[in-house]
Amino acid sequence: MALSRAKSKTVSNDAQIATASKMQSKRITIVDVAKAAGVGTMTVSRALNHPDMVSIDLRKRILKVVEELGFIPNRVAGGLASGTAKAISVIVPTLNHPVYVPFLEGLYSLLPQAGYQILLGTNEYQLDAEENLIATLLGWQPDAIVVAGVDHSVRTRNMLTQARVPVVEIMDLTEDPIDMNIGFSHEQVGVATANFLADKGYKHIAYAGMLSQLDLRGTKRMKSFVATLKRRKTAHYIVNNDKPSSIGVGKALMVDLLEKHPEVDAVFFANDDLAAGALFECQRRKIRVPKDIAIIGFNDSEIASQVNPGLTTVSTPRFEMGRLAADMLLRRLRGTRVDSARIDIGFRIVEREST
Amino acid sequence: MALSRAKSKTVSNDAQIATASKMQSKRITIVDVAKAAGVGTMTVSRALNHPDMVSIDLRKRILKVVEELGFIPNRVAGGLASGTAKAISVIVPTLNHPVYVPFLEGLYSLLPQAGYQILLGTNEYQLDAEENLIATLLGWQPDAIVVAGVDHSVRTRNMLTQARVPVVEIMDLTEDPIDMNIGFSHEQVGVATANFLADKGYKHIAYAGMLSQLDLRGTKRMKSFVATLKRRKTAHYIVNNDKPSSIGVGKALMVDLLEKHPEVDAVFFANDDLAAGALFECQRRKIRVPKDIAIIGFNDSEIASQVNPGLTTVSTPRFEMGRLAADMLLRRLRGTRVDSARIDIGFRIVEREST
DNA sequence: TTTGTTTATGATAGCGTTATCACGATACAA
DNA sequence: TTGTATCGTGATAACGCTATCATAAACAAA
Repeated sequence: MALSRAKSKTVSNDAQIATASKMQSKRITIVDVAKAAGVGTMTVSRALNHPDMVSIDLRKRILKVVEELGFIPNRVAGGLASGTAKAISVIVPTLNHPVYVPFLEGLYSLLPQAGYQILLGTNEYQLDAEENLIATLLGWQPDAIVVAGVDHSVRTRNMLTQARVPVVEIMDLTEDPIDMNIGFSHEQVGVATANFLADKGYKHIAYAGMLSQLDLRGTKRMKSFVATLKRRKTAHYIVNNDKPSSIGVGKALMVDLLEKHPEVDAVFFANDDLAAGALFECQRRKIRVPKDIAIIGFNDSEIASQVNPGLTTVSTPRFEMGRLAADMLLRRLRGTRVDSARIDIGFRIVEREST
Repeated sequence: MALSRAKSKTVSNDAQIATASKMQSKRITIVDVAKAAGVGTMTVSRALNHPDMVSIDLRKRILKVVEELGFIPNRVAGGLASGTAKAISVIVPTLNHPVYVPFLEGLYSLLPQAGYQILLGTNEYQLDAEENLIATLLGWQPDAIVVAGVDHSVRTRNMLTQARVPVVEIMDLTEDPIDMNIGFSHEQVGVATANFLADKGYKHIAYAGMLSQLDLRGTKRMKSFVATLKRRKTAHYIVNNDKPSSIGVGKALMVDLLEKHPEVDAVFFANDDLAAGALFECQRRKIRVPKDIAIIGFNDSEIASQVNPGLTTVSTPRFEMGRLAADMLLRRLRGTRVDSARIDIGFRIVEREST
């Protein structure tokens, strides 16, 4: 660094157009392009970013030089100068859970082609880690922020508010969004699934999943699920396992449940992987699903539709959530006023053979 | 933008320390912190980035002010000034395939805590899209680049070489890496699986997956798989489906295979999702696995170990690949010479009940 | 004591872009 | 014809930070 600076000072004063290609150590900048094309840097910048502001023939000449020199604009410098880095920060709990991937795909389906780089961070379910993460991500001066969940620490909320950029909270719904909010009500899911199972005549109904901070939204579902069953005076149970969700943990939950509450006749799992693991365990034990035990999952992941019997589950539009979030942001960033700041994207119980 | 600049020119000449907190519209910069702490900007910068270069009490005072003002350093400006943005560009084919997620987790397990932001891009299997993607990603002046696969267009390869930053190619092995290379030989996988099945006595062996550009590495496995069977004079078949890999596609492949080649007695699938889908289809049709048909998958995803019967598969250390890539890069970026530029991380056939 | 050596801090000059303003050239209206 | 608007282009000054060098202070050695 020191070297290159000193060098550029003493060696290349001006009229060093030809030299640029020889001394490969120096990065090609907009100045090199401008010199080679015999124009000012602003014209190059315009040719690249606002093509219609430059006359056609000049534009062509510049683009040719850009191509020849292999010039790649430095976005970091551009970001500093323009005050917009063309980046969007995204925070999800983890990549280790299949739920967030379709959501990210939704974002990736629109944002990059609109010129925005996604800066992805995972908080691994630690709300305190989220603060540092957000600080880091804000340091990149993003044009917008997308964050999974609506429950944040006070500091996090403050940072997000003071960042003065559009914020979208997704995956959950709140009365009091920071800015924009796209999701569905996990409380309503709990009510709906409880009623669904109770209406079918099941009498001993369990919730199985991870509780506590590790699955804030699952816990919300569990609470309203249990509350609804209580109201309907139906026997209810809870089994919990705080390991990262997986098919294997689903199996463990089922083993646990059968041991503690052999009378159970229906289970609502926190997600489809858990439900599938439980189903596989039932198959191993020759427990018939749904005759002996009914199983309902959550998310409508692919696995739910493919196992035998197919898993009844709650369909949640994750890809669409991502896409919608991206779409809202892009409109907002283009200056269009976005009408609805809070969108309930809903959910749907998909009934298959497991209930 | 125009506004804020004009304002800062006319309104705040100097000695405006108190004003900063009042006019909330202005972002807090290192200058504000320096003024408030009564030091120079360099000292603030040092207190934040090289704490041991600043005396203890001064450091404390500065950090207190930073905290009070809620100052978040602008990484874009810092990146421009220092020439290192503290970012690492990563290119994977897609997020839609479970293989790449553990690899990303491996990267995320080391890079962010070392202060590097991951810039993730997906090329959706289009090698021509990769060129633009790389150009975009290089524009961020990353400190390193990680790219899945070893087969690139000439232009891509040139850009990668000329970027003059460490490059790691992963997921595959090549004799001629751009820089560093971590992976395993897909050709060897094909040979090993073919021998494995033939040694077990299967006589009619198929490969099922997507071919062509869409699964370059799968195609490599297929080729050596078929070549090995040919050498051993074993009957072999290929079925192909170029839709994005999923459990459902596995089912379709199985349907297709049974129709075209009912005599088949063993199948090597391009990945475990496909294999699981095929297994489910067999269950539906009451075809016994492995008695009627043996199935072997690829990747050792969780689903392989959890279905009944458990799927024989090829274990590939994806998380480790990511972690190792991150580790190599970090060492290289710290200036340590990295000895081996090409690491064969190997694979392992995991035998379960499906063969 | 004087001199040399470290250590802590600050002033300054960029880093590579882009927003802004100014300017000359052309087109159009009066 | 003269004046006014429009268009295309370039000079310049930021953007917010950090590398570098200079300087002051503290310390060690002579």
